[in-house]
Amino acid sequence: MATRRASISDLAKQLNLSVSTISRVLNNHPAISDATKKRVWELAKQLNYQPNHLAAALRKGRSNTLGVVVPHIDGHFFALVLKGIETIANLAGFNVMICQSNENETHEKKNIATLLNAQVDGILVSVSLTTRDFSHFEEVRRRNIPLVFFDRVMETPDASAVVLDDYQGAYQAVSHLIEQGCTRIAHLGGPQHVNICQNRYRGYQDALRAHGVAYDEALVHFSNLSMQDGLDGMEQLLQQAPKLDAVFAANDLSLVGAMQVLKRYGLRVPNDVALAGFSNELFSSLTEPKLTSVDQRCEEMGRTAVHLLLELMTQHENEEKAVGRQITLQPELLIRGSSERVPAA
Amino acid sequence: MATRRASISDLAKQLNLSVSTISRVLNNHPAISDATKKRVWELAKQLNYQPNHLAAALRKGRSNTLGVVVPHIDGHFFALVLKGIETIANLAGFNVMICQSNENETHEKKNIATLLNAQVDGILVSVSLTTRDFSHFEEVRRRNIPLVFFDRVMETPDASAVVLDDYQGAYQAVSHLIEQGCTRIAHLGGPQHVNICQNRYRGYQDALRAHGVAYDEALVHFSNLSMQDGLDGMEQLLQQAPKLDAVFAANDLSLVGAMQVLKRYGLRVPNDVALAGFSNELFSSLTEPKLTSVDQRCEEMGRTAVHLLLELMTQHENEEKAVGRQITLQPELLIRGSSERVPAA
DNA sequence: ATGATTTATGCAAACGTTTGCACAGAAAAT
DNA sequence: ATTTTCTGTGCAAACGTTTGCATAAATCAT
Repeated sequence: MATRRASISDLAKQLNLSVSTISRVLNNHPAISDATKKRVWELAKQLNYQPNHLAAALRKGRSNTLGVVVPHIDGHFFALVLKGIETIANLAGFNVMICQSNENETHEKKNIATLLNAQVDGILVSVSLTTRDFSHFEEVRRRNIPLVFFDRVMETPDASAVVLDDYQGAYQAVSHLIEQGCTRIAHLGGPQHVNICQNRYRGYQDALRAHGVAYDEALVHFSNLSMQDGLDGMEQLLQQAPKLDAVFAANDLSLVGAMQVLKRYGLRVPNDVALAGFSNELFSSLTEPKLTSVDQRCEEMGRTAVHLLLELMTQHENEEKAVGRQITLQPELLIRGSSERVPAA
Repeated sequence: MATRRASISDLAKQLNLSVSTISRVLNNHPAISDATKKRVWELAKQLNYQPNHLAAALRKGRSNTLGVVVPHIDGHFFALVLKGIETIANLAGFNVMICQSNENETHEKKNIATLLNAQVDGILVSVSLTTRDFSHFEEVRRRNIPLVFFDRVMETPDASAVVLDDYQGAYQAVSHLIEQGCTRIAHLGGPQHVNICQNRYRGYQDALRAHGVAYDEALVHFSNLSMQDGLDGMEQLLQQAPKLDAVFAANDLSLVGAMQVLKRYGLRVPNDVALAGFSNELFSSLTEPKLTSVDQRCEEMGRTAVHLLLELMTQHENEEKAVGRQITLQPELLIRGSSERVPAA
């Protein structure tokens, strides 16, 4: 019953050929006569031959597998990035192995070790928030395994990475609010030691400045951007600056909280207060009204990251010295009900 | 520079031992003297020896990898299941390879082929909605690779699977609505050729009957459960049965749509119309009020599926004939604002 | 002291490929 | 007719492990 799978040497025996010839046929090696090619393929089909990837991998020193480390697999953003990664990787004939760090440095180190052990041919990483020591990535470099960071990157000039232009996203969102006639625009910002949050804050400031709108400290509130933070933050902003006419939040989740507070105060969205957020979550188009938000091009980020990785891998094959390359994706502002004011008739 | 990784035979040479001895040390084989054990481990550490999984896999015929096929990787449900799968698999020393079928039969067949090629030791599958032909799973069985279905299963007595008790979930939700004093309970149902939707519908019916509440066809509306479907369905239900006092939806997404319609009609949730949904999406607790919903135990489903798979795998090792085993998870009703009526003071 | 058992190690084959090199025969060039 | 160049194929080593069997040394029982 437990009949072993057909191997290359089974084919060889049955056809009175050498294993090397069979191997060459299966790999489309040029120097093989059409006659034998046909014979081999036919028998292969007949015996339902399936190549043993492991053996090939061992011999060639490449596993045809890509490794990915993400902080977590759930949540809209990473799920979509992973989808992009998977799609392109498979298209290029690679399998994908996914690990979660759970935002934990130790876990992340383990993940990297796992992937190295599995002999992946390349690695994609989005760094955990708690990671302070980056020695595990050094080990990857030492082993000469191509690596690409995405979204959450290790800041080194020689590392390759693909990130989103958070600054531009914020700039556009705030500019849009100004174009809607808003002048007292509040900001729900994230922790400023986090790169992306800082960039969004800067984008906010510069957009104001560029349009000659005064910056007012009373209009800014920083937090960790949970929904509760949005609720609390909005309350506080309304105390500090009752006349605000718009809110730009560094994420959509906190904005949902903020919107609930506004409704409770009887303020109408978007006509009294216009709203724009960041990250275009799934729920962002389920609220009433739908939230204007900066889309992070998640899937494209995944696709781009794989493309870059594949590029590094071929460079690496050709022994070219791979210099770090950074790609910055331009976000897309999705204008929806929460900010679109119908011009007064 | 490109210094090859230390192999088992490097260790052997440097210590004047045979490769077999080294191998045995590294695998904690009992019959090795403590002295040599120590010597080997020390050098291993010093040379930063990393075992070559591929070689071991080839020799042992097992890859230490589990394969998963899901309809898609984004979306709350599968993301959480995957998290559960990953967690337990890693704990048990297995890597996980994830494939998406994109709800496409052809793609699913390719996924299975990929996983078989990668020589995974076991497979977890949630079947695509469009799959009609199940021959690819036959191939898995023929190859003697343990397989466990989860959530979306192939209906065969000898297949192992872990599913949610949708019937019970619906029954509980509707019973809860009745306990809140509702008697005209509408149902937004899904396509009845889909197993789970049918079970939810049955649970709805039986809960009514069990509590002596009359079933009324005018209170039932079937669709594909998109948000738009929820909007349209609710409109229609309000026409057909203006006096309804509750809605049980087969998913949360459609319920969000329904709630928006209710608000538009000036009906108050939960006091005029109480709401309960299914699947406990991320956004379900972001609405105003929060949605009562049946939680699907996503992570636990993933964990259970892996446990079952591992069980099958050891049985398989011991040549025991593995008979299909089905596990049914009990859902959990999460009662929130959309259905909890404050008792009239 | 002899044989029986245990303990620790080595030998060598096997897993299923890939690939540099060699080589026979045929075709082409001299 | 001899040499050169192709064309198609085979040989055998290599990738890094694991593992059944053999064996030498040490321990034990008699």
